[in-house]
Amino acid sequence: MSRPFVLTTPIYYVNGLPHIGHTYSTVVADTLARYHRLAGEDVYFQTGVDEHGEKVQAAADAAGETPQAYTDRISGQWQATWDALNLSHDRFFRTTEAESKAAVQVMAQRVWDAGQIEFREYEGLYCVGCERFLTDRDMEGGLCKDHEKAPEPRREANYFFKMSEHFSWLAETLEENPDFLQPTRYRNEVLAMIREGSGLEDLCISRPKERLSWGVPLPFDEDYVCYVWFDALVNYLTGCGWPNEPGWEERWRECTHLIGKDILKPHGIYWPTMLHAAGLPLPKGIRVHGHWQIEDRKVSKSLGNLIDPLVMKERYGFSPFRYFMLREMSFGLDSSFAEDAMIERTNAHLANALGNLFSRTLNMTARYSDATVPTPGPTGDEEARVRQAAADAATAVDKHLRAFETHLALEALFRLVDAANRYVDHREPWKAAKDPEREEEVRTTLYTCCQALRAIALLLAPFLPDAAVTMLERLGIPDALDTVVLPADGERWDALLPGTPTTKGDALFPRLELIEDA
RNA sequence: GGCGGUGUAGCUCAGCCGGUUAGAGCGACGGUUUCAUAAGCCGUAGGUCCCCAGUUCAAGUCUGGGCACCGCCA
Repeated sequence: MSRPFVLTTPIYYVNGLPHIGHTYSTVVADTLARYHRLAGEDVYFQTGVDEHGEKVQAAADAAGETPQAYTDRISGQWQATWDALNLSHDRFFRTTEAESKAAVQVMAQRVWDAGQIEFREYEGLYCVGCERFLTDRDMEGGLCKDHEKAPEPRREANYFFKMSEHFSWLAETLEENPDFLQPTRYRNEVLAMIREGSGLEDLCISRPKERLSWGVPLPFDEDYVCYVWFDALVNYLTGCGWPNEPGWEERWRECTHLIGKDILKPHGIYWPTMLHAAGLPLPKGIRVHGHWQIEDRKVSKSLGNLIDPLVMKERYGFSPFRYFMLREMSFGLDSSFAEDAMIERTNAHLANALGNLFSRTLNMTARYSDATVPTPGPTGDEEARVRQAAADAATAVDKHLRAFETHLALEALFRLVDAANRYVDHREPWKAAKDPEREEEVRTTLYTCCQALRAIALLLAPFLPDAAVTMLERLGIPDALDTVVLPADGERWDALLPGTPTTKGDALFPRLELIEDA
């Protein structure tokens, strides 16, 4: 049994459709999952949707649908989007599935049995229009921001998870396991939140059914449903097979959660303390990425500046968008998305550097070697340098991807592309080809270029799977990905055999021009 | 208001424990080549390392203060 690699994306809330933020999370996870598969690991990659709660119920009411019909429709669109983008998740998790609801109830029961849930009555300011209690943030001048009416004091009783009892344990755990929550900045942020208390208390985990029926009933009180995170977070555990499937714990201990910084608190605090209260082990770790700004403004629906991945795909193909996201964002930090920047960068890297290398190599192979991988003659220092560049790229891609640093991995990979371009220029096979006495030298040069392209295609496969497959097909080894083991095979020079037929084909990455909004 | 982060070439960013003339990619500019997607390759461009003060033989790199932006909390 090979080593398990388990990766989850956030469980996206279905009150809207995927935009660049969701797409980024899922694409990074997809890239990691693809890499680890190529490394021969036993990968389980899960994404999914969170379908319960007030907003879904409200949206369904507004649409004149039942919540189930509404979420079937919206969740279907999420699934269809990921399918259209060729993402390779092993499971699309829905919190309305029977398995999920059952698991949530087991979890709630466990925490209840452990004496970690308490029934409490409290008073708050309730807005009838919103059908919920308001926080300071929801009000302005004592009025509900949405309804511009004064909320009324109301008493309600709910179940609370005694989260604060676990804060010192959590702080210790984070201190002792610095790798659990990374990058460090976010670990520090969580520690700060716990340390100063800062309003973090016990967590309300229920809603009375009369007020919210769209949820999972609490097993110990049928008049209440689970609320928000206590329902949603369990998906990660359920996806690993908990509580009934044999082997769930092995998978769980290798599970990494990839999240955006907006949901740091639920994942960095709620979730570990819930698991601890339930007597369950922690997953392997949490990795936090930053946010995309759109032309330096914040992504928000009200600004109408969400980037729809399907629109990007339609305009430019998905590869440039995917490449830009993976290459531009330093993992953990915020980045800015702009269509013109995407075009500029992908033209430089994909069209000019890689696409052109591919094109010139296959063209010369067709012209000077009868469209087959040539038999090389003796090799020298220059060939050795290209081969070393491939080995270096394979090592670097492995190292950086295991740290989730897709931008550094791609940077390293493109150093190989650059090395190959320099190599061709220096060897000048188009000149050598005019001299019959240098025929062997031409064969050696083109052979080296073909091997380099094979290495590039293999290492590119996690990042741009479609392009990699096209490259391998044209290099005459369409099934290469089925047997490869990275990073070791990235530097193999004997897997693409002389005599293998190659195909020139159209531009791998056509140069792009900005398409203005209508 | 509290806590934290960020502020380095036009743009995006590297710069670990303080130490030779501050780096990379992209863009720009010049040169060169023709196998190739008007692509490639070579070279150049000189930015008060946000500001002020301090510690030190020596500070983007440490300390204090200030400014700007961002995040979390209130």
